[in-house]
Amino acid sequence: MKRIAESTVRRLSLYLSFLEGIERQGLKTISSDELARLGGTTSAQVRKDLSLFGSFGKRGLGYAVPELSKQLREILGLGKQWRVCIIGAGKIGAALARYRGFAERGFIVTAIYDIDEAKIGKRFESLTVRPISELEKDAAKHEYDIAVVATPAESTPAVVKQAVRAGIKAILNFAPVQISVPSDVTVRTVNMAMELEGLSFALSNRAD
Amino acid sequence: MKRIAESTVRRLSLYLSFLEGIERQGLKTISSDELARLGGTTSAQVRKDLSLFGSFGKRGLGYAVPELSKQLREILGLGKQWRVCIIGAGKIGAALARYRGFAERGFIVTAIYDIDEAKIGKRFESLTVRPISELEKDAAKHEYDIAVVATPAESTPAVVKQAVRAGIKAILNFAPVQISVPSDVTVRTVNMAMELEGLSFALSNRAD
DNA sequence: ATTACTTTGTGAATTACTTCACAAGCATCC
DNA sequence: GGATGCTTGTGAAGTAATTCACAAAGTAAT
Repeated sequence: MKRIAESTVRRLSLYLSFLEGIERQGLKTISSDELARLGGTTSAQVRKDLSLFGSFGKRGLGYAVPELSKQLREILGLGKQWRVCIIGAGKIGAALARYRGFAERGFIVTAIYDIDEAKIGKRFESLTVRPISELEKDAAKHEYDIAVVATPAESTPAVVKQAVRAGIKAILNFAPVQISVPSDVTVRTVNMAMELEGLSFALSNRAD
Repeated sequence: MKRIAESTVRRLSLYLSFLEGIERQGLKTISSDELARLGGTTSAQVRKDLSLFGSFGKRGLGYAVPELSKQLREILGLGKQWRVCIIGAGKIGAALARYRGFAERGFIVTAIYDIDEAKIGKRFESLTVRPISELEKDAAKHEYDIAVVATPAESTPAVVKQAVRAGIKAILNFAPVQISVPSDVTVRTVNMAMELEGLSFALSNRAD
């Protein structure tokens, strides 16, 4: 299958969230045009995005909501259960350990790690903070799919290296640094400073 | 000046963060090639990004680190102080109210709002939660530049409408929904579910 | 002052992404 | 069952973003 752009995947996520809302309202079908309006895009874009994976619509009618919803979940690999570990038990890590949204979407948080002696043994919900040195050994047993990295800038490169060595193929990065990984590992970075700077840029360059 | 792509702005942010690190290490100059390596891009990309705003380098030498750093801060509109209000005093809103990173970068958090009677009057750091109904009146006095929206999905559209009516031109959206605003308002959305789904997609479609 | 070497800045070429536009399919009505 | 109306799926066209490739400008060494 040919390469799918990240922007496409983001839109698929978005469509799915709309479909779930619409499904709850009990509507049975939806057109590419309505989906486009919800997502701030064009109907052609919606159809092209979906057509990369198959033809799910009926001409003249649109898309059956539960059907398309199911297909998108399938495409996005939801439905599978992914095993997640959190690395870094600071403020963000702790907040994530308490976050309900993971389990709701089939992401099972299995462990939380830190380097800091003082934090090891602390409990967050049902998880006890473990030393990062155990990561690789644990991974051999537990087969983590995703590492959520929430460490300070300095320790991040080393932590990422360990995660990669442990065979983890997807990283959600909250550390305020760029991370480098082999090409078979996927990274998504969430960086407050970068988002704020983007807004600052937009504000500074309005109307010229 | 011509339209700058969001991807370009993201890279500028990234370059700036590298330069700040390099400045601390005391290095005086850097080449587009080194910046590219740090940022996981190409030297041509770096040069093109910068050339959109001027010519900051010296042929044969590279870029003077403090100089380029200063220019990027200028381009990104840092240095100005931006006035920020947080809307939504739930978990995320509360965490953001305590977050030090805003002030460090010149973003002054001035107020936090909520609809919920029970939350109004609560204190986070130096801020007291105010009723959202006061937003517009406050904005007339305080001239907010940025609203950070951290509300549940249902209440978000109404809240965003109020923020727009209050004259706010930039929104950082943590609510798990798409928000629609007039074209002179800039929005950046941070959505955990969407990031996780992106990783799930990548994991599901490896090696084909 | 000439030569050798480095690295920028930028048009041109390429690649990626989006939008257009329309034939084909399906439902409904008369 | 033919005509009408609607909406998909998709090549082709159009934009946008990235990479190539090289002249121009600088440094350093002799």
